[in-house]
Parts: sequence; C-alpha cells; structure tokens
Amino acid sequence: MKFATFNINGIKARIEALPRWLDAAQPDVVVLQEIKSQDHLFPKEIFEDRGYHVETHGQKSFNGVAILSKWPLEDVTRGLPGDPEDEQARWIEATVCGTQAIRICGLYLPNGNPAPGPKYDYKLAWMARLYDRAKDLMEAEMPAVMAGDYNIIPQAEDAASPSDWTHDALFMQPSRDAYRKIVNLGFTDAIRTTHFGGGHYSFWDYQAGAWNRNLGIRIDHILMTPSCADLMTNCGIDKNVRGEEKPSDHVPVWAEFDI
DNA sequence: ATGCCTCCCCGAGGGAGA
Repeated sequence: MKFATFNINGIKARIEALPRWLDAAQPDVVVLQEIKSQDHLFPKEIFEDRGYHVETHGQKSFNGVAILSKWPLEDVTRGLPGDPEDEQARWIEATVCGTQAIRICGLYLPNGNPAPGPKYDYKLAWMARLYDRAKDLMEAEMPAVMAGDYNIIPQAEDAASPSDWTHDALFMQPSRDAYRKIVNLGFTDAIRTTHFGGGHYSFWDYQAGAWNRNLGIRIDHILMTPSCADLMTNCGIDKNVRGEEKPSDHVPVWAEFDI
C-alpha cells in the first residue's frame, strides 16, 4: 500500500495539480490538508472517478482535512478529541481495510504564529490533545499512522536556514518539546529511517524565491507506531511537484507498507 | 520585514498562512 500526505493549500486552486500528481504517483491512500472547502462543496467525483473512496472534514475558507482511499474505509471519525468547543477542522481518521487493517490519521496542526499569543496557546493546547490521542493509538492493537502538516521543524537540519526560525512557532523550543514528547511515545518518523542529514524539505514559501533558492523546511511528517513501522518498505518526498505549474507550497510525502 | 506570494472570502481589500 502506497500512502501519502499532501497539504494542497485549497482544493479549488489545486483542481488540476492534485489529479496530475495522483495519476503520476498512484498512491492507494492519501491524507489531504488545507482543503479550504465545506464538505458538500468538495469535488468528490474527480477522485471517485479514479477509484478513491473520499471522506472529508471541512469548513468554509480555512483548514479542512480529507482522506482518499482505493480501499474501503471504516470507522471514520472527525475532529481531534479533547475539546468539544474546538470548531477548526484539523483531524480525521479511519481504518483502511486491506489485507491487514491499519488506522490512518490525517492532521493539520495549528501554525501558532504569532508567538507568544493566543494562536500559540491554541497550538500547544492542540498538541497536548494530540499527545493523548497518540498515546491511545500506541496502546491499541492495530498498526497506526499519524500523518500530515505538523507545522513543526523537528531539528535544525530540517530547515535550510534554521536561524530564520528561532522565534517562529514552527521551531520554538516549546513546540519542538511537545512534538518530541509525542514521538517519544514510540513513533517512527518515516522519512528519517532512510533520509539523513539536511536538504529534505516538504515546504517552500511562495515568497522571496524560496523554491529557487531551496530555502525549504521539513514540516510534513509520517509518524508510525512500531507495528506500522515494521510494515514500511520505502518512503520519499515528491519534491518535483513544487516546480510544476500552479503548485501548492507543500509537496507530498509518502511511505509504502507491506499490506 | 506587522511580509517579498498565494489562498480564501467574493467582486474590495483584509485575514491567514509559515
């Protein structure tokens, strides 16, 4: 099974680029972030015509996550547990029913800027709730993956110019500590099993020629429970997508599982 | 750089992103 995560920065703006990448990369399961669409306006047919089941958790204008899967999806849930008053659409999960069941969680973690401030407080509170969900997934029997736009630069080597990010919510110490605490429950970062050192980025800003100057950061991550990591056979970053016509500012990150 | 683009709302120009 080929699995991928992709922050598309608006389904309307990516109505050509997303199918183009799907047709080229042929993933079986994809979690999408920033669909920026309400559920009833999401163009499901484009993906159903390609053999995908489509589950969305959207809202108007902002955020929004989705799962595309060529295999049936069961037990779909929407919204990260822990705060019934949180109305931002940033979490969806489902069980992919293939030769072996695997729990797939798609997430769009809050950006948190400017920091400090209420948006940063929301980021850290959301990460505390993510920790609780991650702990439950780790203790469950089913292999599980939590993937998406974490809005976290885990290490200095994950930024082309780390000093630019010292006071940014993506790289500030409390952000990295909260992320590390989740990883330390026992998760494996897919990309770091095979890609070492610097230069492996998943986001390049639209501004100031960041792509042409390769001023990227790695903020889209695939975290796997141990039983899921045992099934991983290959992974990568589809960097070339950033240089194509009308791209998102993020690129797909993918992993293959022996399922 | 309280922002060099781009996206969304819609039909101007402001909020949000990272």
